[in-house]
Amino acid sequence: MNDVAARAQVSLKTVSRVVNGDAGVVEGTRRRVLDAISQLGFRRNDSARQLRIGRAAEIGLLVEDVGDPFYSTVTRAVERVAAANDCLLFTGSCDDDPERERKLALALCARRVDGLLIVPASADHAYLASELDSGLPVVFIDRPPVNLDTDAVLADNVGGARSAVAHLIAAGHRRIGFVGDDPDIYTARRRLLGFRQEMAAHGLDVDEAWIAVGEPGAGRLRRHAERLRDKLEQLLDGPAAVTALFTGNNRITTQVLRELALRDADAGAVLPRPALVGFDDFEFADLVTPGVTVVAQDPAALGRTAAALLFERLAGLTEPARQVVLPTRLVVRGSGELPPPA
Amino acid sequence: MNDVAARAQVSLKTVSRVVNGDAGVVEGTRRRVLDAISQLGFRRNDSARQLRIGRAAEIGLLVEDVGDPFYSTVTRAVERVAAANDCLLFTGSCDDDPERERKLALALCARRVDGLLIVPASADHAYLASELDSGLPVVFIDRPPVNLDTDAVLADNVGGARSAVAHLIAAGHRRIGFVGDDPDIYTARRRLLGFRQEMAAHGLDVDEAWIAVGEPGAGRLRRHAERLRDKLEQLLDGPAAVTALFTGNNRITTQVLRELALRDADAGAVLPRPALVGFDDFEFADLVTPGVTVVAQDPAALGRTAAALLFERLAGLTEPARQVVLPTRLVVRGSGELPPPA
DNA sequence: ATGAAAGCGCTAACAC
DNA sequence: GTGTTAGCGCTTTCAT
Repeated sequence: MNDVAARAQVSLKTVSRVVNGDAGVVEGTRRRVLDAISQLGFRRNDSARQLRIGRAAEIGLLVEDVGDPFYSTVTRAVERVAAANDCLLFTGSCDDDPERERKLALALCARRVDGLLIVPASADHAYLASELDSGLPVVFIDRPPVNLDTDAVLADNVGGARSAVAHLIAAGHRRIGFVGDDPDIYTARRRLLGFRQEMAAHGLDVDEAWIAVGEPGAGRLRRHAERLRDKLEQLLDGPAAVTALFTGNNRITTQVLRELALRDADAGAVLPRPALVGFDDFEFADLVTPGVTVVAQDPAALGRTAAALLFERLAGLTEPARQVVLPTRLVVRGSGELPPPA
Repeated sequence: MNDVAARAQVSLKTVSRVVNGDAGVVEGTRRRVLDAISQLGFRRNDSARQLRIGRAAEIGLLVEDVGDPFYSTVTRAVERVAAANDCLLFTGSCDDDPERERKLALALCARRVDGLLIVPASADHAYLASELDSGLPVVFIDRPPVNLDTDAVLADNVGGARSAVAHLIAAGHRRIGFVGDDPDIYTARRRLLGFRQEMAAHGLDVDEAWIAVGEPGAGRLRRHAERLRDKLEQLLDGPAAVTALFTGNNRITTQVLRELALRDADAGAVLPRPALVGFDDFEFADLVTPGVTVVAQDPAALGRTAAALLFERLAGLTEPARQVVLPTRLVVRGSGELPPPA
């Protein structure tokens, strides 16, 4: 900006005025400055600007894994809201590693982003308290904060799970298996709770052998997949066999579908399928046979709502931490309506 | 930092030394500073730091749409490389809108990011020339730069398309339809070229009625989907009917599969399927019936390679702009091996 | 081992 | 209309 000022023979401040479109610069001067700018290929340094004005026009988003369609949809929705507010977006994946969440979140704080959206991996968010105190708005997505008083936008995990189980029971099932993620994860825990609640509400006892949950830690999904074959074998052919399955998220539903297909391939025939309802909708749910009945959340709404709330806070909203719960929707496609074997 | 210095009764510079772990601070002083830091909840302002040292430790990534599994996989791969280099990552989706690409790219430049990775939407990248001149490393992904001399990491679109068509011809097909995206898009154009080349190499004339390409502009995919039904009807039942289809990317393959399923539903029966090979692999390709034979690219490798190249440039690599072409791989699953009707 | 002064590139406040 | 000065929060250079 100094160079531009020198070349245009004006003061630095005048250049600043022109660059920012401030009024009070006569047309002739303006032209000279503009010429100098284009001759020098000058472009305002926005980080310097932000340092001065104290607003970054950047927010950060931390998810479990942008590569997962669920989170990439969340990300896309957040992006749109950010763009509408002329904000750039930092993104990062934590892989359910608390240390990585912490590191990324603090790095974003050190960058002085204007706000943070977090799908948390850790079980303690006290480390963000001082940032919150100094005015950083933070909105949690999909899972609530622990030891931290701030906004969260969640799905109705318990209600969704209950509707899935109720649907299977209505189709005549009494022995229903639950294949879910590590219950250390909030959503997985809540869905398992919903499963148990709905079974109990119908007076049905749950045999613990019907419940297959993942192990904790990053990389657990891969390990889960490796052990799924045996689990499914127990669930479908073992002494405590079930007639229906409720799968706890999109990835697990996919894994189960793949295993069922492999069983068919091994048998050289299409084996009778257990009824299946999955938590989370996915793009091909209607294109496999039978179509997969799911409890759909709206990941775009999750991201959109959280980002909108963040910008409300940024605009000065000061009410106490809000917890928004988004409804789920049962989408009937065939797999959940299969009756139990006679 | 000033506040910390005051509280610890040392100079600002000593605080800086402690914060950065510089040698030359006696243990007692260090303790005092550390205490002051934790009492005040101080955290170094990295944007101010970056302004001073001239390195942002941030890079930017622009894709067409993070919500698309192809690009979200690219994004995830870039993220990993960025994290390995202690860099934060800005992401943005351009929706194939040149204006949006330009705006986002320039906003990132104004933030003085250390480098840029771009899946371009525009057809002219001269606007980045001055940034390049002032030393900003830029690597294009998936589509090459136009009017700009910089690195690019691409897939072998022509070769991949040719392998798909060759595969269909080997299965006995002579009349093959091409359903692709807007040929204004580099990848779509190259894949159509590969289609034509391979047909020609086998001495097969291409009836232009066999070629269905999308319209230009953002939102074209939705419009494409709406018109796909009629196009497919012409392609499969019209006077110039084909016996096989080559679909130009993951989204179009999905749309075609959905339309074929709808035709079955309308007919109340499983109609005979045309053979089908799709460009791009996707998660459910093996779970639909029949399994979808695809020409698989490796989106993770695309992102990883591009990011690695960017960091090589950042580390000082000065050789001329490099163009890396990644191979594709034909994955046989059933749909591409269906023979033509007798 | 510690500190003072200058400056990264910009904007705010107040001249003139 | 335009310019001057100070300072955002940090690092660099050079003293002490």
